[in-house]
Amino acid sequence: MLDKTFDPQAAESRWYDEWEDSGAFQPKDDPDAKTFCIVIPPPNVTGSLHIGHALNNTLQDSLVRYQRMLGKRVLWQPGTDHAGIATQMVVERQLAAEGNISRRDMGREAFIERVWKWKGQSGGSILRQLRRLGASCDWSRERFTLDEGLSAAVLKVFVELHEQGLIYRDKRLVNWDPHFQTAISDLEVENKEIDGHFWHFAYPLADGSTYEFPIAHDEDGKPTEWETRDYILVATTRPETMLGDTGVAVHPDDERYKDLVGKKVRLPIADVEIPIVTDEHADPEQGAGAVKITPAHDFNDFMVGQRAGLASINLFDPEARFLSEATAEADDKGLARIPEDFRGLDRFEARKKIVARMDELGCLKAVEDKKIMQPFGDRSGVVVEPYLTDQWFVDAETLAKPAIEAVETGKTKFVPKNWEKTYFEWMRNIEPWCISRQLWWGHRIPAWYDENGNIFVAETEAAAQAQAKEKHGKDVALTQDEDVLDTWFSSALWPFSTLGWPEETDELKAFYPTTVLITAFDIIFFWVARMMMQGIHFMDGEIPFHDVFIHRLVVDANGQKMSKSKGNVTDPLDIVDRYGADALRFALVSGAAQNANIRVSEDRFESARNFTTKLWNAARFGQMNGFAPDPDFNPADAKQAVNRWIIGESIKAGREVARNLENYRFNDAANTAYRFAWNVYCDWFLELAKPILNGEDEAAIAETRAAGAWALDQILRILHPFMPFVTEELWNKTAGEAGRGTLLISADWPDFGDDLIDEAAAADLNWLIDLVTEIRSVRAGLNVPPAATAPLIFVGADQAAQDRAKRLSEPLRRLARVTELEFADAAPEKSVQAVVGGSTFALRLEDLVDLDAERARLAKELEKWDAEITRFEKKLGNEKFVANAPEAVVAGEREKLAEAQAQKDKLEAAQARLDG
RNA sequence: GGGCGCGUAGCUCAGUGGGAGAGCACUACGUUGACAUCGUAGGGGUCGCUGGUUCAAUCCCAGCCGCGCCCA
Repeated sequence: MLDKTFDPQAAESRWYDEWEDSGAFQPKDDPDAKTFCIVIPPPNVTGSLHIGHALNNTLQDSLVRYQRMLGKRVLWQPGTDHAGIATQMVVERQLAAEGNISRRDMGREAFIERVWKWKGQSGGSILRQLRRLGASCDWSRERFTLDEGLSAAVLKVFVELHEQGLIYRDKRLVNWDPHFQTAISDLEVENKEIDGHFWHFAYPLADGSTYEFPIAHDEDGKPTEWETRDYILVATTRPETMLGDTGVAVHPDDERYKDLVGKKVRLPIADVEIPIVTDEHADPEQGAGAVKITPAHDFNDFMVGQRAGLASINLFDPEARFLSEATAEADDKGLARIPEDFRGLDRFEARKKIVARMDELGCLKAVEDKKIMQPFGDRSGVVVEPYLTDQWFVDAETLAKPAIEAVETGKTKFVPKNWEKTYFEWMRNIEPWCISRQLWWGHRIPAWYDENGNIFVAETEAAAQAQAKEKHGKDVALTQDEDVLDTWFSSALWPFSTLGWPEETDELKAFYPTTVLITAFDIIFFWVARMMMQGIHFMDGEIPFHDVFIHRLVVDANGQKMSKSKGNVTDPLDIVDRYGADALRFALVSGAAQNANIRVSEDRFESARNFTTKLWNAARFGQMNGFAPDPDFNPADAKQAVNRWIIGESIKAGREVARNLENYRFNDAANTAYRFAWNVYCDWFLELAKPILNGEDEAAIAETRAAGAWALDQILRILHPFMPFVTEELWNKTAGEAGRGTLLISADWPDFGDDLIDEAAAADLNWLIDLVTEIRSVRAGLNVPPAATAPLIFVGADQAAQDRAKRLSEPLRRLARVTELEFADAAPEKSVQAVVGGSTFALRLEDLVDLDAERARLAKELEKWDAEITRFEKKLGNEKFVANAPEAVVAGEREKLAEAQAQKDKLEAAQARLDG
């Protein structure tokens, strides 16, 4: 006998191990079976499971389990990425905490060894946590982006792209993280609005000349007042960069400065002359319309500088301090502009001193408060600095073209489709991708330099040496590039590198292109776009996945994004501990509507947990009543209407769940299964089965036991993708003597023909359900004591109705608390009447009836139907409607009107009868 | 500023060119019952606002208002 409630704790680890030991997580060994493949979005090796992972992986697991039950050869490929910055950060912090030497003192090799040691001990704990969710990944194939095979793939890709001219080295402005002292990509920069200032500086004209500048305007915008100026006013949010200015730009159409273009201003403090140029970038509306140009420290200015031929002068060292000495990287021009007492100052300190000095010089004209967008490193949290350095770049624009086309032509589909726009928007405006990082943890760039700075790119040092020898005619000393690649560079290869590429493995042939990628929208740029580019490029134009399903975020009960600082984080493992993994999964999946964030709250987890209990108790009831799977039971041979009905309903529910899953409508799939299990099987079937089970018809009892068990089996199957543990537990505990022969995880998805759907039985049962519901409603409306019973009289029922009533008399009597069924031409005295489907029935409740309450009830009913009738009549009275609407619609309305009319007539008759 | 999305019951969300739905919450009643982690019944909505298209609009179109996210 089943316990009173399900104990998730005990069941979860037991079944997870059984599943894994059974080999169910691995693709089945059947080369003829259709394949289904998902690669996991690899979590950071440093990561720990948060609710977003829980959602993402539950969705994947639900699909994977469903597809497995369909009999496909299913691979869910798991693994982690090495998370360059994050991992290095973790280990450096550890070193610091232990009071150990820094990584630089330690040296590259020793440091990397240390990181590997950390990875071995505590890396990838997130994958262990995924198991607690029930994730049925093929762990035997677990991969890590720094694995040998994946690293070989990275080298090959780098070298080939370089040969094709799609990877190149260039000196460009990059986003520089002064904390980690590395370049980062645009996507790793978080722009935040902060309170800043707008400083207005006067740069004096170099030749000492003056001009008239308008300071007041009339309604038409014509100047009415002027002042004489011997300077040009520029405004900046970053005063410390002024020493690097190499020009001042005004808009080409700006009349105010027309005569100044081509002249020079004297840059205060630095005391150098810089030209006044024109550029569209200058906004006449902003400040006084002139803008200082610092090509080495601002992305817009860099482009202006290129257009106007202005020099780029770097002021900072890698820690974002003013230069204090000449370096190989920064030329001396920057240093020369920095006064002695400013050298070596941190950028924020430098800002204060520059402003103060400008004030002393009389060049600070105004300071405004201003909201400004400031870039922060998403890992370090420090202000990111645009910085001019030599880096490696991918020509993303070229690689993006076929990746855009693949989505345009529908080879790869986004679900929901709207995300295509986001993808296109980014891909069509893509910038060169900076892939080098000044870190140690990662794939070291396979480029070597000779002492003249010639570059040799090759998969191995030996090959690079050979290239060098060919060039120089002799062996020369080479040094390898110190930098590593962006982690996303290797993640971009994930869909094929994990399958063994560049080897031509069986897995690659079988599973590439993968079926679907499931991820959150914030990762479309980072990862989806890059996988598309690399996959198509290296897999002979073949896309990495057919579908991309984008799910929304998990947010708290108030719709707020979860964050540690807000303290509104839900820990998925805490939920698993308290409610069970199935409840967590079900709450997430059933809330995963497309285009809506998934709100989670204690209520939802509770309600999902209650559902597992309900399911459990339904099975328990079955067990107590002798339900057991019967190998000889043929659903087609069922005789009882109730059984024929529940068999048909099971099949319909299974099909609907499947259809929803195929369309990534996870919430609809889960809720369909929920409603079938609870509101159909438990609420009606089991209730309807009770009179049969308590009766004396042995054949009917045996059939109902078998059919009830059969339908429960279908419920377990269709719920398994969402709630694997409780369904597996029940599958095994309800196995009966015959046993199951297979775990539920490996069982078949329900697949039955239409011949098992008996519409006549469905009509019977729907009639019964309507009737019972109406009787209950009438009784409740009249405050009839629940325990009271009464005879039910069918008024003026035809033969078919009488037959049906007799056929279903047992369940009707039990569910509606009816003592006996009678047939009559008119409702008897002291009875309550109601109309269902155009037929009148009466309950002879004798003195239990409050006649006034009954009058009120009937009047209210009538009112409702009158309103309906008015609406239909109005519609049908509209000639244009009758003329223009499709015939079927008009006929439908006529039918509805007739039904409503019949209902009303019967109710009026009932009313008349009541008043005698 | 550009893009995307949302606005339907107290809350969270489905939904469809032709009779407004679910879950939760709420109210009343209920322990013969597998289940009180439950059952039965009930109340509750001018489908954001304003126009347009249409015989017919919550749904399609335009504008507006409000909210959220992404990008600049």
